Amino acid sequence: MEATTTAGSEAATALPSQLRLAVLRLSRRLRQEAVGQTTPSQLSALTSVAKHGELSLGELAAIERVAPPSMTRIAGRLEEQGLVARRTDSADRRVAKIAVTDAGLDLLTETRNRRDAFLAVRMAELSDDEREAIAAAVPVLERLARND
Amino acid sequence: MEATTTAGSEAATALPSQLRLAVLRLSRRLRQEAVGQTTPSQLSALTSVAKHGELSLGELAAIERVAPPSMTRIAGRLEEQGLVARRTDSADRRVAKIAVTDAGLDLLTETRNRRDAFLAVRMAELSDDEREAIAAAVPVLERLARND
DNA sequence: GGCTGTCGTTAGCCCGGCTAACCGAGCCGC
DNA sequence: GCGGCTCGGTTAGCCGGGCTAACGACAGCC
Repeated sequence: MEATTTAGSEAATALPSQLRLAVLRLSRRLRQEAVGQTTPSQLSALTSVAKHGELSLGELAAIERVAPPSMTRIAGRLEEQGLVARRTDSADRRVAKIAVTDAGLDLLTETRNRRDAFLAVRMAELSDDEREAIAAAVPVLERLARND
Repeated sequence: MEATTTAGSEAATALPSQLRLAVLRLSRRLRQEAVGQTTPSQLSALTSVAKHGELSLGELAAIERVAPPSMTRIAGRLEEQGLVARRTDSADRRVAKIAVTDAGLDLLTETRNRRDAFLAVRMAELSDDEREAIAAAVPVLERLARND
């Protein structure tokens, strides 16, 4: 209703709504494609650890944008599956650091393929223009997801 | 890392992964912005009912891509909040139809603004190009989320 | 050595997916 | 019209994943 935004007035107001719904739906759809017992949240955390190297639980919780207890549980499940190894920091024995294991790396690469299969198939059905639209949007989506 | 995201073949293989992670993160980020007691799933269902008009629970479950029991619960919560009204179909007394109430419509428009505020603010910070990238990608995202 | 702050965990709540099993209404067919 | 199949919806129960509140262990600073 209020068109005080910059460029496209009406489009600019509707766009957030559309984007939110689209992201939510696709996220739910992706969740349904789950394979194995490693859940999306776990995989996301695992990916972050692989990307950043050894991390404390607090750092990981911050990166994943979840509360500490949530990360405690997620990390616990990852450890149960042998995907990460945890050790207590030698300097500060309060902090627990976790790192990806070889098994974790394996699962990461393997799962990346399997898990993206659904999406890859779908995206193969898209036109070049559509695929480019996605490619162009991904960095922006990531920027929107970041807190700052 | 590299910005070689044009229409290359390598980009096509990495893209699904990137998209999946981006969507997941943004989805989680959006969830954190929740206001009030109406949850994302509830809001999504409510939106669908508003869009399609009176729907049976089964139809709504199909649209929202959730199992019937999940929709039963979601619809129940919506009804508790007075956002939808349910009635048993006169022709087939097995089916339960639900429609948006005035209060539901109110909340929908009001919440749309409030809930998208976070996203709207963020998107206002984007460049025109980035905003256009999102606008172009939204329909594709929706298509990806669809089952067929 | 004791206070205070911080990291992580535990306990406990809620939402939202799911499957399995059940109920009730419709729709047969005989 | 009565058995039996089908189908929509619900109930029961499980699990993951968010959260807050409260607590224990450690660090650090007087």
